[in-house]
Amino acid sequence: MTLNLYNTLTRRKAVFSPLFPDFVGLYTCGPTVYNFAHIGNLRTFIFEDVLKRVLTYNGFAVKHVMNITDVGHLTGDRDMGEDKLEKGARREGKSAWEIASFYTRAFRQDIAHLNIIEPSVWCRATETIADQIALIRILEEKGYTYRTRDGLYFDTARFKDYTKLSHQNLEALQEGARVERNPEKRNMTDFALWKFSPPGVQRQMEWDSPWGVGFPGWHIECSAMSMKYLGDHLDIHCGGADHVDVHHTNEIAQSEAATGKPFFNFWMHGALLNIAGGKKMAKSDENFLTLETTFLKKGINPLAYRYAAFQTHYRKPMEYSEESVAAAQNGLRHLYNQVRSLKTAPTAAGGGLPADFQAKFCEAINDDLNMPRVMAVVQELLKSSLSDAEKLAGILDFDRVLGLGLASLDQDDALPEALRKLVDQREAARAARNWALSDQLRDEIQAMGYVVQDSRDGMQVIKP
RNA sequence: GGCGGCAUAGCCAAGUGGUAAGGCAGAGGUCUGCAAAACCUCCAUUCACCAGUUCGAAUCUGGUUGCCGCCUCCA
Repeated sequence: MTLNLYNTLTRRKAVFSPLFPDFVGLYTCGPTVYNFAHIGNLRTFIFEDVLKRVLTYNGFAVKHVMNITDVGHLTGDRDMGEDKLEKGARREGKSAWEIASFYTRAFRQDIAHLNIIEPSVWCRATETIADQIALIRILEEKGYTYRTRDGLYFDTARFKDYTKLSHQNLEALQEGARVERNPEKRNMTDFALWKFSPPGVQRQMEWDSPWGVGFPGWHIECSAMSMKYLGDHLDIHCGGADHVDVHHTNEIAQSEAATGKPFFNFWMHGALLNIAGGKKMAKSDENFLTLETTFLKKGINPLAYRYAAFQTHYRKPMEYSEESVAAAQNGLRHLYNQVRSLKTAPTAAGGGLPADFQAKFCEAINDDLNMPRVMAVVQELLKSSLSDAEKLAGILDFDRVLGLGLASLDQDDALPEALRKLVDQREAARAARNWALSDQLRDEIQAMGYVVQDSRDGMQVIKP
């Protein structure tokens, strides 16, 4: 079975084969930690998690590197404006370093809530400054750089395939249509490799360099870190679709200029999340919804968001609304109930994997991670005439990719002591056909946040 | 202005030449002391619109309309 993935470089699906047999080097652009991640950001991380799980399911060993951008992103014009970390620090009255560490922790909690597997390597931009400087020196020696009053820039005119990822028509781009121009740049697409600290300003985050005190441009970190941990020529690089035209285009330019080798073979991009009304969610637009405000605070299982993300293919914009959350929440609860009853079925043990459904499942995941189709296969499996044992074996196997926590779905064995007592009392009341008492106990149990489900095989108490 | 993408039932959405997956919501039913859960059945003669190609089109071509993204930071 071959794995087909869509490659932004070629704009088509192609059979994926790694540079080394059975091993995949995966680099995914991580968060900029000056604020919480919003659920649009998290959609991309869910997509990347699915990719990693699918690679693993296909038998590849995956080395996954994710960066934490804790310096260097500017608020204004490309390479002009204010550093977001420093701005966030002023907003919250903390140091830039405190801001970075606080939001890094918050991000790791978010991905844990979404059952996203942590990368093999986390790396911080601020911990790899020396590597970034070394890479810039190579570019300087090879003559790709020039100096302006505010920094050291990469001359994109000297890199021949600059638009190979974005496929843009450079003549037609309109610099200054929306923002102020930087008159010292030779080409409008040129970007900063190193920015000088503004004269007379002591930044919280600044380093010495061969060109002067300052901080790295925001593209160089990904090149330096991916090469440091994965080598010069790598397999898959992922990120959000909004990175195609600028960030990833510049990464390719500077990396390939430095090494003379192709950078990554596959570039994959997750489409953005739109909030109802069709607008994208943007961190800089203060309109963002976080996992905390949208799910956790309302008592909604955050995995409902993971489930929701599976309803839309990763390359299509996803519509987000209260209604779609409710749909996902109901869908997930339904799935959990089905899996619970499979687990408690007397015939649940010892089932083999249903080969035909597994084949359909593989076909769907290996067709460019077609999760909507995977979810249809799941439903077909549950509705099929297979035995409970086979259904359970199948769905638990699929959950290696789904990551919806189906294996750890337990019934009432972990109930608090007080609850256990109520449940036993209610069982006794029902046996005595004392319906009034039984119903009253059911209300008390529900008040504790649990749901009682009577069935022929006995009562089940679950936490919804 | 340039480049790119999208338009499928009340909502979300798969499907890229062979006659519309799946989920949510909704309707009816089975089971049950009741409820919940589960299960069964039903729910687009039709894929934004108009032409064209084809034996055959949601799927290909041309045009129209609408929406979105990138060209500022952004997942």
